[in-house]
Amino acid sequence: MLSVDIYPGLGLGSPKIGDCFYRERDPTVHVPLFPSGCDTVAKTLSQRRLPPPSGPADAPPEQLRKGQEEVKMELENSSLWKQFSSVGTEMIITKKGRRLFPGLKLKLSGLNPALRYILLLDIVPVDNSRYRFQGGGWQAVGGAEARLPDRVCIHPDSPATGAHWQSRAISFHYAKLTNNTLDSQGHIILHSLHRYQPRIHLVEARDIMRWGGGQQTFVFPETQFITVTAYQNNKITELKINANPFAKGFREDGMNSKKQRDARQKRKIDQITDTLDIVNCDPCDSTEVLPQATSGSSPGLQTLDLSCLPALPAYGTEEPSYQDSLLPEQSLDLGQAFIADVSIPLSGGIQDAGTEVSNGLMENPQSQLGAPAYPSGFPPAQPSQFSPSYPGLPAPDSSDASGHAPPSLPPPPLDYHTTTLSPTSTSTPALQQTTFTFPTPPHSNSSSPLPVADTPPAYSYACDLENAAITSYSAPNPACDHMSANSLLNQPTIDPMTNSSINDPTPPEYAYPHFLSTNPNSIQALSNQNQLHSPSLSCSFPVYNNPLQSFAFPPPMQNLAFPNMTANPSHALHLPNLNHQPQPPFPPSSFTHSALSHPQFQAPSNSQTLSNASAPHNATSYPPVELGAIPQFSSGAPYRPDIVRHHPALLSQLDLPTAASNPAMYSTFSPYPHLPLPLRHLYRQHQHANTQGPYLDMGARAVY
DNA sequence: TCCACTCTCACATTTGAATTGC
DNA sequence: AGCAATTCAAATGTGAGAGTGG
Repeated sequence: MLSVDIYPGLGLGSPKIGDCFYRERDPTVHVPLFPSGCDTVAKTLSQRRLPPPSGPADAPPEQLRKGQEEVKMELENSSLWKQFSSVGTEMIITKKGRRLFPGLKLKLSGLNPALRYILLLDIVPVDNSRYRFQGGGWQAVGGAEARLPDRVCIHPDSPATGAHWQSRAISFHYAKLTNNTLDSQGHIILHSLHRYQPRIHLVEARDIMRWGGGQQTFVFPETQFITVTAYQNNKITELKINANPFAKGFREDGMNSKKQRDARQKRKIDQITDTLDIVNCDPCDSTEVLPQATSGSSPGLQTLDLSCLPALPAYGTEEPSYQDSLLPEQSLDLGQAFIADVSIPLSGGIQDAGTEVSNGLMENPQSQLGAPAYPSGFPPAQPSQFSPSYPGLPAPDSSDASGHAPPSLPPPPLDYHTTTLSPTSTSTPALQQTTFTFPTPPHSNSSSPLPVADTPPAYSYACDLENAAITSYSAPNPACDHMSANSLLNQPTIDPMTNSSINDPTPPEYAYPHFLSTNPNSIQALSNQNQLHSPSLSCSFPVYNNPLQSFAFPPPMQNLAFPNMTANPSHALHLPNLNHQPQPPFPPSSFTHSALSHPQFQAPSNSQTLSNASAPHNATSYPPVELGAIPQFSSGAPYRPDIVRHHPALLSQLDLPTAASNPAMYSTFSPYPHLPLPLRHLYRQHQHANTQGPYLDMGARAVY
């Protein structure tokens, strides 16, 4: 939300619908792709505070093409990723957070060395399915869990100059994945057994100060993975052990290899047996320490007294003494500043991945690196409400309006030829609630003083968003309000670079081992794309009645401050992505702004409906979400102070009467007293873990 | 109650940065 | 100041056991 204002170009969302801006060849020029209606916020901002965007209002595709050709991003360890992907990459997620392995190592080129850029990572669901490892392969077995608010991980070097980014490999190795929905560490929260796609976003840093900045999103399809809490596929385990230095001990020659472990265990058992033997002779006294001759048949031994024995450890367990030596877990330093939570409405938060990839695939032959096609260990991405045009997705079959796809879809291709960039210029303020995260980089050698040297010691961005936002919401472009998703779906996706269709139904030959398309939800999701009704494609923005929002930026990382986020109950929060509405594929390059759907801003409404009330609901597994459906938004739901701290826009929602909730969303949160705002702040100071059960388990730095 | 599936936690090991001592 | 040794935190996969739902 705020970030939409701060990061006007941070669409992170669909380049299809959401591309409101794109990069011009001249990086100093920011040209709104869809200048009028959808970007009323931008326009207002520009008028009020920010420099007006320069350049033509309706730049021809030629310019877009040129602009997009500038920046390139390569996945440096693409081959490793492909190895994993060919088996079916699994990523461990833990409560405390687990790093991505392989990590995302990127190489950027084509940046303006003098300009500053922000690099972000987010991870979005590929489809709407939950998976299970059965029969040696991954099967879609049901519908996905309710999508969690996105968290965006900002590279700690950000903002840094183009020269900085280009001078070294960029790594997001510090980014961690967690399944802890209450995570306070700023890790990226994912559901287990779901399939995800990392994305990298490049934003011009100075665009924080002005609307219309360029943003490009890069997706590498080989980095898709399925989250697990324990590895399912032995091949993946082997690959990880062999590739990850930290797992070196588990290699064949390692001290933690199976052989060694078995040997250790055997030794332990032997030791226990020996101990027992000794104890059988002298249970209480060490004959070594206290050698004494005792009466009895066994010299130096006393009568067996089992009560003197420590509890016999179970097979394979450690001695109690070892347990005692364990240190208590470190408490979390909640005061860390590395989490900068910005509630970002990201529309079409994930819908763009496929098109981007497709774009890159189809239009960038030189990016194919000559790599042969190889099979992915994944089942094909199920048609997703999130990513209807994700690579590998079968093109929406308009003929199948019944909502039932064949149970065994031929595995769509996932062409890893597109190992490189698929730059897309996106600026759509997406409506997926997103959190920005500044993870603590562990001595990142990329966190050099370089960005510091040519950047101020601290970045502070401020803009007057109050009236701007209101104005922009109150004056949507009617022409932008609604658009038939179906019409979009029925349009061939046009490669903006070539004006050729990138929805070429002829997929490269690809083998998808072990895939059984059995997920009715996926099928449903597929069918949803073909619904005749036309869900509104939202471009709405939340509004805060805050006169000033400051944004303190790293280096290396700072908190984002959101003072004076006074509630303005009159502005409903629109989070269409929480509806998981399918979004149409990337529109043709000739797609005009006027065709964009842009829901009207809903003035004060009791319904607090997150979705565009006027938008027809598609028959997905994600019904429209009302504020009350999400505990964070619900007055009856737990008050999460940090939500407020970091997502001040929610304040207003918290104080509003709660609409009927949708238990499907975040149903795990327990109720929380509805406190008046001031009390909430007080409560935030003193709330204590364990007082609210698992909800406050993490000591309270909720970051949604 | 049983069972299958999933998750959590403690564990042993490795790595690498930070600290200490010379 | 520079180097080597040590310390310590963080990372890894493993496997037992707990939790959950049918």
